[in-house]
Amino acid sequence: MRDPLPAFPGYSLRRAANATAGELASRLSDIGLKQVDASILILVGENRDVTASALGRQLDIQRANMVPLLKRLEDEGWIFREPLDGKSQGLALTESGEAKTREARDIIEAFEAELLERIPPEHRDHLLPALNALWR
Amino acid sequence: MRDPLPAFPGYSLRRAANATAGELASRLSDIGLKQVDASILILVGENRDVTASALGRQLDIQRANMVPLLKRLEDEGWIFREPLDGKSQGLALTESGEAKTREARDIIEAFEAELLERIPPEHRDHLLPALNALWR
DNA sequence: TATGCATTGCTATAGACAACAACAATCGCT
DNA sequence: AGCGATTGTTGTTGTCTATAGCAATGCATA
Repeated sequence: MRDPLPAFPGYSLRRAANATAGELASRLSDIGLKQVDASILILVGENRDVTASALGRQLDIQRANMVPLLKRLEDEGWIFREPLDGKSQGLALTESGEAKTREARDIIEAFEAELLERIPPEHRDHLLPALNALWR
Repeated sequence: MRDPLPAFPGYSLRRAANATAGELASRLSDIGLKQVDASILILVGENRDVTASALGRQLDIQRANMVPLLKRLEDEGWIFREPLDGKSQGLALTESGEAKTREARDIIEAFEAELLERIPPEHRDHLLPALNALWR
């Protein structure tokens, strides 16, 4: 079939993102995580007492939609909340959450390394800066 | 906030794809199209009498989910179906569909050009080959 | 030519996700 | 003390995708 679409960077971007996201999702599901879960765990691990709102801003997830996500991570015993004042609550990893986060990091880092290996060496180092120019 | 995530190509890939897809979606909505619609119109335009199944395979959309998509394009008067045999039906653009497709192409091509311009020149030409190495 | 398997188009359903509006409580600034 | 902004939350909606199933047809081959 004639298909001019892959010549469009925007289209290839979407397809590549879908394909790789699918792969990563499959690997993370082995340890019971979705990609969002892993992102949240990593951010909470690096930023003790971050608030749900701040997390949402960083990840471009609306406040309202953070609720079920955090509830699940809390129910699993990976994060807990501690009141910062009468209104805000800080998030932090439990011990089991820290272990889970390390697992997730291992999976992700292995995956990222594989991704880069698929790219011909002459293009490899340009991907990240090019991508970051598109959204940051 | 400390955020190690943008250092992961896979994460940046997803974020860049979301950001750019959102922008393109907004522009395409000006002419009443979603991105899938535009993809389908372009493919049908390049491949007269392509079947719904073949389209789905090319775009990674399941047969069942093509139905409402194509129904809408047909209801809008942009595509029509002609029986190829007793079972398969070929898709083709109407005249108004061809006009709509040209509009979509103009928007997409302008958008893609802008995307590339955002990327520092030394990285620009590496994006497409790097992306295509990830999913094709 | 007849049989069996694959394919096509479609219906119906369920789950995941994101957007949106609204609300009470609280914070922080003036 | 008052007021606008922020936080966490509920509830709802629409969109998208996966899945299973079905009747009809095509295709290959025995």
